[in-house]
Amino acid sequence: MSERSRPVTIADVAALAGVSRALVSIVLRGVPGASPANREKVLRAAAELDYHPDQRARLLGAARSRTLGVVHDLRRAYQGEVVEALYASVLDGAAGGDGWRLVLEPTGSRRPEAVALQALLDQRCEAVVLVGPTSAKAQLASLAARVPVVVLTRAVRGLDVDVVRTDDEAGARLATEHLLALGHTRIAHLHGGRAPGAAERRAGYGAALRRAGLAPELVAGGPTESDGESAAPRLLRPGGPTAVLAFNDACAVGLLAAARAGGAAVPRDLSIVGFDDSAAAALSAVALTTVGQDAAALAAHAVRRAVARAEDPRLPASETVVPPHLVARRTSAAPGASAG
Amino acid sequence: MSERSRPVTIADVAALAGVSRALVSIVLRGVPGASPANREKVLRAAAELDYHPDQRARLLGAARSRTLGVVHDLRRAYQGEVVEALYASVLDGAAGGDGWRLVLEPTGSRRPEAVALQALLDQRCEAVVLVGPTSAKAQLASLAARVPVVVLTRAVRGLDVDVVRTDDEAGARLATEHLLALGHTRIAHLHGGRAPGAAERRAGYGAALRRAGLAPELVAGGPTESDGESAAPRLLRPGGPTAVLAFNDACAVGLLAAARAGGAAVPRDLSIVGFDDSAAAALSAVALTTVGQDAAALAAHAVRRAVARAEDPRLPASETVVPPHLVARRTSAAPGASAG
DNA sequence: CCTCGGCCCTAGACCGTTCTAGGGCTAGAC
DNA sequence: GTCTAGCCCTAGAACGGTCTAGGGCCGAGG
Repeated sequence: MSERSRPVTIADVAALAGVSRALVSIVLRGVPGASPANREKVLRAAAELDYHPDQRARLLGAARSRTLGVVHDLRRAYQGEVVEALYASVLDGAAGGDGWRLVLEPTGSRRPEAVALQALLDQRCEAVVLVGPTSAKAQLASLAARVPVVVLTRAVRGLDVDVVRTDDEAGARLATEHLLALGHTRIAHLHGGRAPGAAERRAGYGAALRRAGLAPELVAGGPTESDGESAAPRLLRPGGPTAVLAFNDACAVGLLAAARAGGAAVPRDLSIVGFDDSAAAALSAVALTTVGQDAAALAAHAVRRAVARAEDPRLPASETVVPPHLVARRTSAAPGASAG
Repeated sequence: MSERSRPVTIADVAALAGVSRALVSIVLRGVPGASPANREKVLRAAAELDYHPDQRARLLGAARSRTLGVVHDLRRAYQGEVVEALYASVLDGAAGGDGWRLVLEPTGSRRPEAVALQALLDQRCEAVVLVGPTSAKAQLASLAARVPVVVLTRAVRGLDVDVVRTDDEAGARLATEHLLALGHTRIAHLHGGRAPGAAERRAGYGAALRRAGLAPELVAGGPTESDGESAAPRLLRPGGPTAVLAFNDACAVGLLAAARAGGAAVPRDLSIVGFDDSAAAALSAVALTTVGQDAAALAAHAVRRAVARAEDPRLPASETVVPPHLVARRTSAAPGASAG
């Protein structure tokens, strides 16, 4: 490979354009203070040299970094979707995120959240967005004392931290009403125990059933596929429910697999509704009716809050709740019917 | 929220420890040149102030950044796994990546690869790792002229670019031999057309069948679920194949859904094998037999090559091929048998 | 006793930007 | 004709680190 040449600096551009470095900076940042003639000369010189400012120096010199730190878990595909939506929010500036950079610090099996958070602080982010954080409250609190924090898709109470999350209660109500509308009268909820959001989903399910004058049937499940699988015998009994709202998609998929393995037809013998609209739910071999979170809205609100509190740190923390929507696929139908 | 205080700088630590800034730098970087007594004093002062060096300044001042840029697609869950493995490689230093940082620049629907690449260059990375890049050859070539490039999970020929990829041919051979060992004699390949890796997989399939003295049956498929679904009628005909090797998991899942919808039992009437061992394949409701890529090995080789070529740019580019492995689940069995 | 080499340590340059303070010029107001 | 306001532009400091060059000190060798 040929010797790679020294990167072009602002001084090179200034020399070629015959102006000072400061003026180049003014022109390239697009701020007022340069004559049209010089603006033209600088832009031409920058283009000719293929100049791209060194981000390290730019951020060091600037008073503000306009950088949003993002922490997400590489193992959770849905968080990838949310992060993608964060980029979209910053790019189109709809949430006031115009001109802001995003810096990703992922977590994973070998990289705990604390490491990612410190890495963000070391980059002097002006605010951080945590997607589904798992840190203890005390850690979040100490982070919040240093930088504005927005927590996404997790309810956190009693901390000086912004929260943007899906309305789990409304989602569970929506799903339950969908099953009621299909004509089900025996609807069970395979609930998530103490998992985040589980209490809200139980409440939404209960409220919908109460309003319909029906008795709730709660069955202990959990957030994983095997939770769904192991609950199958308790649901697939004669005279059992004709429809189940599972805590989440993974749990629903586990139940679905166990039902099929046990010879039950879905949705004819049992309608199953999940929660999250994960990638798994959309697979043609699964086609799970589920409750979808609005990743774009979540991301837009997160960016809006993060930017707002970076601009004005005295702003109080707030909680934003985003309504979810039902995604009807092929695991729900009228009782006894074979198609949804 | 209370006023956030000015971040601690190296000068604060130096003042508290009663030494120069340079000595603090020496101690905290762990290089020789400080007496044990001063070392102790500096460490104590840094701990007391909770000092963490500003990465922007550190990278700007240092001669080398020891930073590896990573580009990946947020929408592809498997790439997340690979990136996680990259972090593991850098953390345990097994691949010579000790002391190297990783910087993520994701791509997505609103963020094309070119943007991510430029962002990495702007941070003056010493080398970049591209996970499944989609850029045109010319773009990769111009990138490779500026910085050492390692391409992961894609075959790229004729460029000064390192390639680390799974041995697709061996994987397809492995899968085909698995079906042969189960007793199948009519094995079709739902191939991927011109998709990356498709040619190699066809070759491996063909080689295994030839060695067994059987005739190959190639059916046109593709990389998506709907490719698999639409191919179903051509495969589920009377006297058709008893087993199918699909181009990838998505294609296999599509075929699986269509087969079930058409009343065929998998694996009794048709064994299906995928490729990639994606998250979808592992779902209990899918349980797809498939060919798994070794993300840890891919990542380790990528880091090793990236670091090596960053250290010595004259090193020629090379291609590393990592052997895959078969993951037997429940979509493959002997012809006519109902369990794998 | 003087010199030399090695170890510690520091002053100050440097990295590539942004930003502040101020200078020169022109035009309009008085 | 001066004063002033405003626009352009630049020199140089600043950001917070790293790195280079060199100074002080101490012990060993001549």
